[in-house]
Amino acid sequence: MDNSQNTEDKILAAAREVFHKKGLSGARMQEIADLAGINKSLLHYYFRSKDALFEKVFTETFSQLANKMTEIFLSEMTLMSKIGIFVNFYFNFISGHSYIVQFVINALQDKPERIREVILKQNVTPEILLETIRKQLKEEMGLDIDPLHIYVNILGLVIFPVIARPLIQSIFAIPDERMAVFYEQRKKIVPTFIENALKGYETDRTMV
Amino acid sequence: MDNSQNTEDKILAAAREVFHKKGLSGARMQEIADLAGINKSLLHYYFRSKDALFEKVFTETFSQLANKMTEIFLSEMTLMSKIGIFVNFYFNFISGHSYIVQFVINALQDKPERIREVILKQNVTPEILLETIRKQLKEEMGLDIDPLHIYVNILGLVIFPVIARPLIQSIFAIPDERMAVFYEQRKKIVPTFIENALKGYETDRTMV
DNA sequence: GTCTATATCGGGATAGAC
DNA sequence: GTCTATCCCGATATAGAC
Repeated sequence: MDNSQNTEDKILAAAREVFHKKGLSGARMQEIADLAGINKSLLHYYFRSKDALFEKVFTETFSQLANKMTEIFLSEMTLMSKIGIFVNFYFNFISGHSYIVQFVINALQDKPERIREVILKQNVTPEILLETIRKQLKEEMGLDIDPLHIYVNILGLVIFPVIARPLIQSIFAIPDERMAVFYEQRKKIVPTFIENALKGYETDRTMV
Repeated sequence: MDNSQNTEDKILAAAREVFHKKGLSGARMQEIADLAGINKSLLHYYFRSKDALFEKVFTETFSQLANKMTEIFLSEMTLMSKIGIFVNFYFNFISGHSYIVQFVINALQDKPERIREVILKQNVTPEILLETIRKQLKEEMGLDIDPLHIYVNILGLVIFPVIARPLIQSIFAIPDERMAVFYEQRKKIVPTFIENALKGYETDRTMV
């Protein structure tokens, strides 16, 4: 840990790492203190309790993730460009932060109320996001489709392979090197898959 | 808890429920004992330790899930029929067991070796599964596509919306009733989405 | 602000009576 | 096989010196 940082930041950096990997109940205050290179009791001096520290980390992480997920879709581009950039960006981002999506999902599974406090003071505007996608589906591709389903499809195609990595890798006995290739391939495959699917609606119109 | 069951089964049923929801570190032996309606020390009498009990539950659950995932794809049907049935079946199954996929993913994230012991003595045959899908893609749709990507796509479109339910529901402020509708819709939307995507490859052939 | 020492408690595990 | 009582450690949290 860098000594130039102040103690509070060192604690937060360490707490992030440990909580992201092990969750609330799996994390140990001692481990966080060791990783931060400080004394255990300082954790309480700065953040009062384990729970308080966890909520701090969760809020931070969720905001970061939510912003990353929306900013691309709110920019000025065609929908297909957005999808291409999002998928690409996301696989890159995730490879350096492989635990954080699952961390957020688990934290919310454990206690859904956590999101309430965060969502309000956030520049996450879900309605605008969906409305933007709906408009682009209509104007650029002539499709009247529920944008939520499309958005969830995109997320599923990107996020699932990342959080299920150990599952996929063990079941199909894929070595690390081939797994890296697999993710690299998905940067092209996923946008193509989505584009094909959406184009399919244009010819065959039997949709919700 | 039903008193007609023997103690071992009562414990296993309770352990399943608690571990599925809270994971290894989040679960309490006392909670399992209470739910089973028996004394805490009996847990150790029957299963020696918390870890041993957890591994037992994990093995059981993983096998069940793996079998459910493969049996449909190894049956005798067209690929598109399989996909339709799989998606339908899966959303139904999951609604009654909403925690188990995430339980498995978390357990493997936490300790990937867990799978080794299980996978061997299993009638899960991943190579055969992929080979079957590859053959059907080729013969029924004329596609030379890596079947792993397609399989992962299917799983992602089905599993992600289920495990990310609290995330999706809170972000987009979706009430429970509308969420039930959302899953109901996906039974049709997902197979259509996949079919469209695959058909897209037939005309535009620029694939890995 | 940072440390050492300690309080306190919860939870996994075991001993032993019945 | 099932229970009560208890051990014992690990982990959160606090007191208090520096």
